[in-house]
Amino acid sequence: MKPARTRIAPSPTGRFHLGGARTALFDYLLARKTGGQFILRFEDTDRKRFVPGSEEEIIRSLDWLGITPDESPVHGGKYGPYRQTERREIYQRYAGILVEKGSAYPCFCTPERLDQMRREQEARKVERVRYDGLCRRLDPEEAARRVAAGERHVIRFKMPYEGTTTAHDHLRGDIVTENKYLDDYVLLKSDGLPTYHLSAMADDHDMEITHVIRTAEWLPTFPLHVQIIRAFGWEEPVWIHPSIFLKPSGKGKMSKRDDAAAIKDGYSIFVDDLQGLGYIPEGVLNWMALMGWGVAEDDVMTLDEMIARFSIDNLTPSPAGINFQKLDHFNGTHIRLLATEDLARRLKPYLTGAGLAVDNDTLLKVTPLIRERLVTLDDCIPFAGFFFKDGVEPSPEELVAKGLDAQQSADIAHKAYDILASLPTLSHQVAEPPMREFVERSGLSANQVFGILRVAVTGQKVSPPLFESMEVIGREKVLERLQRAVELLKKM
RNA sequence: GCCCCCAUCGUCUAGUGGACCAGGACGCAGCCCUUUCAAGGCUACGACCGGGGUUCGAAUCCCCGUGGGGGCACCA
Repeated sequence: MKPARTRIAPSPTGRFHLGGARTALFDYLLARKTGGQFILRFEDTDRKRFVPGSEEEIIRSLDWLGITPDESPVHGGKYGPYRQTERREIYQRYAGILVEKGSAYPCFCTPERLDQMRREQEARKVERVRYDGLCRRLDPEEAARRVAAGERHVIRFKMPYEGTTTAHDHLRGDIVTENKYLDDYVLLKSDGLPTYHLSAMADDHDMEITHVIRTAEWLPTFPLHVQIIRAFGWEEPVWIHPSIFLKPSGKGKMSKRDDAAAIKDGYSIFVDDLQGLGYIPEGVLNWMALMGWGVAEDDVMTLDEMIARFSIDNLTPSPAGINFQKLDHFNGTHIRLLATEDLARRLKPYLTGAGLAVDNDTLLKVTPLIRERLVTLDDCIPFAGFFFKDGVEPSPEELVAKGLDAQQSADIAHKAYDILASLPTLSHQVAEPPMREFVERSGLSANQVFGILRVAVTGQKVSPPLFESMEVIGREKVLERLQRAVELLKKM
């Protein structure tokens, strides 16, 4: 396959969400797969909706995911500028060409007139509300004069009133639309900036984009876009329209309200939130890729594996409901795949962020103990926080073993103390055998005995394996904590 | 209302006319392992939206319903 040039063309009007990220992923995979380029271009022609900071958020999110663009406003490239407001003259020139060719025309109708026109059509219950063609019927020379005189106007595309347009989507085949259901869409606004219809087609052409991957919300104007390209006489890219993401129930588009609910549960549809929630790029990427990309088996993949296996032929056209439980699964899976040093390095900020004093030696020893218990990175706080505290405060109630009372539990703790105190070190190889013997002799269950020790030493009922944990904590502290537990139990 | 798209287990999906009494993954349930919690292993449950065609044969092709989604801006 020839090197593909793909692009993601977000508008900086809000936060960067999963849908945009998945499109970016597919773009990235196709570009890498074919040895081409992945481009980021900002479609910022809607100045009214511009949100400061959103460009930065998009770039930050792509970086974090590890799918950094080859060309963009910040990374540069030979096809720039990559921000549409900086390409204003280009669109005006292209709009002029279309007018000259007779495929577009200036329109002087005011918003008020258009509004009134629509209301009348609605009242008449016309099949399709569309521009009535008032300015389309203007004499071109008169129109040109009015434009030259500086009269406020837009440029509209001259859509044929009859016939059909056939557009081809790689996933869906030919899509045939009757032109009468289309409209004389505005290409250039009265502020001189283009609408998406003009700017995206022009830029994709100028930037030599070979494959346009965009979501299915563009399908209704797909025939328009194809017509614009044909009016210019340009070559069409390969069009790929995956479906949008649905909310977890599979019913309805993912919305801000759903996101508010998701955040409460520790999830978010915004990529920039995911790191803070403990997700790793590998997990997020793997999860996103599988929504809209059909993989028969062996669905755990790193980015490199995805590149190796990716094909636009395996993309699916049906809508996908997002499933955060599956995100958790892939996140945990990829955490377990990480090398110890790598995982430790990623864990550290969460621990220090929780106010814990982390030293690297201890962290390196702790990491293998908690690795398969982590779903998200921030899970390390409840699982391993006690390793980095001077003392623990076990609740007396939790120190009491099931089926025993406080005095019996104190007795067990005391005997355990004596055994451990007699040992030269508390490496788990040294400490575990005598404790097992003790369990045998006591007639109690390992569960009961080790349960008391666990709470005494870690301060919690759930922890990494007991003897490995004691080894990391160290003989001195372990004995100290056991003694303290005996005291607490005796006071009950 | 009109137009467009989609349709396999609850969810993500494999399946491109016979290899399918439909495979995998998540979740769920049970069992094994086990000092807690996990991880891991095994097993179970679980779907071709409905109706017509085409064909010797249809999850796969066509039509009609139904359901779901998207779009109808000087937004993208």
